[in-house]
Amino acid sequence: MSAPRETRKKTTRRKKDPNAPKRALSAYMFFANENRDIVRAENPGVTFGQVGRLLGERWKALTDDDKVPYESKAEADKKRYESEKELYNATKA
DNA sequence: AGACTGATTGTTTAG
DNA sequence: CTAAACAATCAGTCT
Repeated sequence: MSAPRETRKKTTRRKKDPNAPKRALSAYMFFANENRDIVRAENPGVTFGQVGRLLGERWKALTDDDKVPYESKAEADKKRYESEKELYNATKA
């Protein structure tokens, strides 16, 4: 319990940080970037409900080795965030 | 020192 | 434009 992950409702969460160092993306975001055109290409007509869900299933359908390229991207993006964060703590003060 | 949460990230599609 | 499924995240906060 203490985690009703019903997919956080209400997107566009407000920012609590002064300059809001927009965190980093997640492996899924990179994976989705590649699948969005792939999945949708193989499933012409599939709506958000279908592709969106199918995407997640396939996402894990891959193995850590397959999501490696996405993970690498994720960590790369993390570094990106690192920069903002750096400026964040520097600017905030 | 360790544990927790919340906030956020991006995609898809539809009215 | 926004919302919700889908997944990861991980940074800052708190006692």
